[in-house]
Amino acid sequence: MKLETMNIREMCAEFYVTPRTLRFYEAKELLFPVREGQRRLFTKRDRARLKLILRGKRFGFSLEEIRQLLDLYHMDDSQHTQLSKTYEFAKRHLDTMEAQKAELEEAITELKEQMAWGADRLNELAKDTDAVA
Amino acid sequence: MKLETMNIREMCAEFYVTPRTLRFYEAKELLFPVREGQRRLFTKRDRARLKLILRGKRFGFSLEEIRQLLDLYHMDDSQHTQLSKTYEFAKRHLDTMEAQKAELEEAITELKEQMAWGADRLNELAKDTDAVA
DNA sequence: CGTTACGTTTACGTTAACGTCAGCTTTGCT
DNA sequence: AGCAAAGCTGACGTTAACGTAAACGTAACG
Repeated sequence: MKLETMNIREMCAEFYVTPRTLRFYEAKELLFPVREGQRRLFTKRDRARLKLILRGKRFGFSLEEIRQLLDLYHMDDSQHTQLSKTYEFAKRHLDTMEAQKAELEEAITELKEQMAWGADRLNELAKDTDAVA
Repeated sequence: MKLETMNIREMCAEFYVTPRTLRFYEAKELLFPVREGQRRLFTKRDRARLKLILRGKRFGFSLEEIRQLLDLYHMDDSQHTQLSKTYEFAKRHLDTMEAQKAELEEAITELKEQMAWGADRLNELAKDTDAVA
């Protein structure tokens, strides 16, 4: 069970990112790979964080917003200090996500309606073509 | 019923954007305000498009992706030409939105769990404080 | 008729999130 | 020992999406 860590190539392969991206995230303090000499070794914790980072990005959050949220996911019992602040931040984040979900559902509904309209046009078009043929 | 159009200030007020943003969107062919002399007049159609643009942005889509989608929403009966292409594009977009919705629901669930954990820590902390007092 | 307010164009500046390239180590073969 | 592959550290380049400032037009108001 010594497979706790991964090198940079393995990380890139698993998450479809470039080495540059991983180094960039480390510089921005989103990831904290340990060092073996000068090489980076990414831990299970880094993988969990990266997964959350990429998900956050897909929802349109900035890296800075994501960085703050990661604190909640990786806060251990030893650092309550900022817990209540982090908790409030997370609550606001949760609210925006639920608002986003509601909007997303609305957008999906509307798009489906538009597509139904488009499908009708396409059917008419097919009929006309038949008539001519 | 002559209130069909709005000037740039009114648009900015209604949608909380800057004039620069509206001009930028016009340059990128996302909006097509008519001209009264050199001044821009935004139509009902521009307002509908802008609403969709801002929504798209909140979901993390680029302006270019949004521009392509707008075609579906504002295609009239006179231009079937690209309809089928646009339809396919919209279908792919719909798929990504539904995937996004699923992921969002997962993220919400996870965040709620984390927050429950955080709430427990805060409660413990409160107890300790009581004990000391 | 001057100036104030609102709008315009043109163009350079800015920030986020990386891409890319050069030059230097370290490690793994042979 | 030699050498290529993999990794590292700067450092400069790039793209999207605007911000900001300069210089100009014009319409209404006192």
